[in-house]
Amino acid sequence: MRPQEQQPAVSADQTDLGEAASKLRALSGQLTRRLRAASEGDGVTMSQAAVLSRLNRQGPATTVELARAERVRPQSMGATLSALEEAGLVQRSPHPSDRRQMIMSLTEQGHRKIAEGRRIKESWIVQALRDQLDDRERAVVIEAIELLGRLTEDN
Amino acid sequence: MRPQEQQPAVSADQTDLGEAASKLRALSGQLTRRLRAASEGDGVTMSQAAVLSRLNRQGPATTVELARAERVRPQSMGATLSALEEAGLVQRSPHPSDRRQMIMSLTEQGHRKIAEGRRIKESWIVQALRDQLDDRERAVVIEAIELLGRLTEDN
DNA sequence: TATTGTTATACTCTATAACTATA
DNA sequence: TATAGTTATAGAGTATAACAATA
Repeated sequence: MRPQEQQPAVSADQTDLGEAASKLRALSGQLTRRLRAASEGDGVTMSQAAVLSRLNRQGPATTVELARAERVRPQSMGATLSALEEAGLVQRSPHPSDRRQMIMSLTEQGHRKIAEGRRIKESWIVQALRDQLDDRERAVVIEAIELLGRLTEDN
Repeated sequence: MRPQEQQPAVSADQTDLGEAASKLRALSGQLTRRLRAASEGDGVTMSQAAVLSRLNRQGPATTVELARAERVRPQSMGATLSALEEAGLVQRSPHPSDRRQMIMSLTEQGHRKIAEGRRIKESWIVQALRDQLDDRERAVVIEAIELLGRLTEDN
């Protein structure tokens, strides 16, 4: 916890951007490991959770659509979906007009898993955000998550 | 690009924190894939780059020290270090007083790889930060990277 | 021909378990 | 006994290549 610092954080010239990118890469690896460790034991991996969450947000979708949205190859998404199907969390139904395609959707159990995950997961980061940041810092982090999310969605 | 919004971003109550954590997890996966894709072809993986960067910042260190710092098991760090050694980017020297330990340090080639990486890598994220965010948003993201870095280092 | 999806194969990252050498 | 490191093995995530079915 720190005293409130109301000055503008940093001047964002080119050097800072390279520096920021470098730190972001390191941060990305650290976060991945910490979050994975925090959410292990709930039976779904992070990739699987991302797909469940997306199906929940956006409704049923095909393998190729999900692969594009998550920016992985259809083969990789196929593997993730197979695991989810085997776990009974998603189901595939035939596409009404195109027999090549399969529509993936959440099962009842999949919906329950998402609700459960909302409650249990990410406890490490929630506590860290609450206990180690002051109000202003928390607002900065929350907004940055939105902004970075926008950058990874666009292109 | 957006008009400047000077209002405080969000009030950070418990619900927001869970929401933020959930988004952060999704973001983490997306960033990992994007950054890996952006830096592939330079011959070092993200884990290897993290170790090179740390050795460059903090100087020579043992396997166990590096494992603790990066929050991986010594076995995992050992594998990363073996790959880096085989690539000629780090070297191991005996610890002066404890013959169990090995001191890892950057080779000349390792230093060059880091300098090269600074120039080439992360171009996607640098461009995105520069082109898709305004000054205030950039400052928010840069500060949040620092804050989140602090959270993953502590604990 | 192009698209959707699958199967086969391989590499990276990480983990656990069991071991050796040294302290 | 405890610590530093290695070897063996396994699972998740991802990729490329080759293929079948369908459009």
